[in-house]
Amino acid sequence: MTRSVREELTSVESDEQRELCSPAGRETERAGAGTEEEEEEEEDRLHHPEEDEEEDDEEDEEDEEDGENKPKRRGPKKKKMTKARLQRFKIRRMKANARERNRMHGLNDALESLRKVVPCYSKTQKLSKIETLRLAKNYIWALSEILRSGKAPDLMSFVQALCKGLSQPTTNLVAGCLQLNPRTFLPEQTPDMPTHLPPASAAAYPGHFSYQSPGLTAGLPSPPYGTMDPSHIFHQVKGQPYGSLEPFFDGVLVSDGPAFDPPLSPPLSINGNFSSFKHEPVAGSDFDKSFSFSVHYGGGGTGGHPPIYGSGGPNPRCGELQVEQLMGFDGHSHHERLMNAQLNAIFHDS
DNA sequence: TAGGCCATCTGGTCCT
DNA sequence: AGGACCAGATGGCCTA
Repeated sequence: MTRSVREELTSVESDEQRELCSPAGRETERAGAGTEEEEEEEEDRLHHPEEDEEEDDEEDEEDEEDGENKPKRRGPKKKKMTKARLQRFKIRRMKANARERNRMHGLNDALESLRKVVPCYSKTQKLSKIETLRLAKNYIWALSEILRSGKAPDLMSFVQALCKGLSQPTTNLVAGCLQLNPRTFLPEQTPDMPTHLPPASAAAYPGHFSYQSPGLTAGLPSPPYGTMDPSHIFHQVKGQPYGSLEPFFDGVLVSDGPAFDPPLSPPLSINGNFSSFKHEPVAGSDFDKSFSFSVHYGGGGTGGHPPIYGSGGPNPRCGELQVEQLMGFDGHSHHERLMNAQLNAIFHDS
């Protein structure tokens, strides 16, 4: 767009911006404005039917004159903005703007539904777009890895997988949402703590993980997107297994390259709200440090809908997926429910 | 006040 | 030609 056109449009744009202040009234206002403009344009054409042609002729003459003195301009001729053309342009632009707005709203709606199916959904403290996408990617990968291996990962591994590449605030949020309560979680972990937690992180308990990003320590801008080393949350000792997510951490911790490009399986809508619960300890079993899936919709770990399963106690039904309870929930397909059931079966059969 | 996040506008490109 | 998609620019809002 030429500068002159932009300047001419400025006044119109500011009017448009004012109209757009109320999202609800956007479409109607826009439609109304468009109609008015079209009428105006039509009127203009009726009153000056020859205007466009005249202007074009003038322009051609100008071009010829220019051609004598200056090198010919390449590309399409720049046509003068007659009043009618300007009006048409404005209408086209406004239509395009409205379409673009709608498109972005659709995109945001989709992102919002994604927020609701990853851990840590909260209406009050929304994850940013980028964090939502990163968390979703990690979540999908972690769950698919569980399905692939058929083994329950230890909680640490799972949280690490979820938090990979997330900023510190989001990492804290995820940890909090996963209900990592040290009082119920750490006692079982105590013997392992020295190998899992660096002193700083151990001191940071209870509450949230204290994650110092490599980017921050290096004086780089926060957040440390894509550069997080999980060992900043939990110290990984060589040879220490990561449970079923071990392949994930093999890639993350050993490889120097961008190792996180796992194959993706169909997304699961289950929210992995990992409430640590007392389980009959089985020597050598992954379940020593295991957890139950509690399914929550919309409310997340920070409130809202109560989890279907209690978060603790040797409740015989704890961790058992009550599929019938899910049936009434709209927005989640039969396939997803099957996956949920599968997932829980894995956790209780392994 | 700087930086992060977001919504919107805009022009370019590709596709139908 | 018109719509979808994309990326850059811009300005507003919020928070540390």
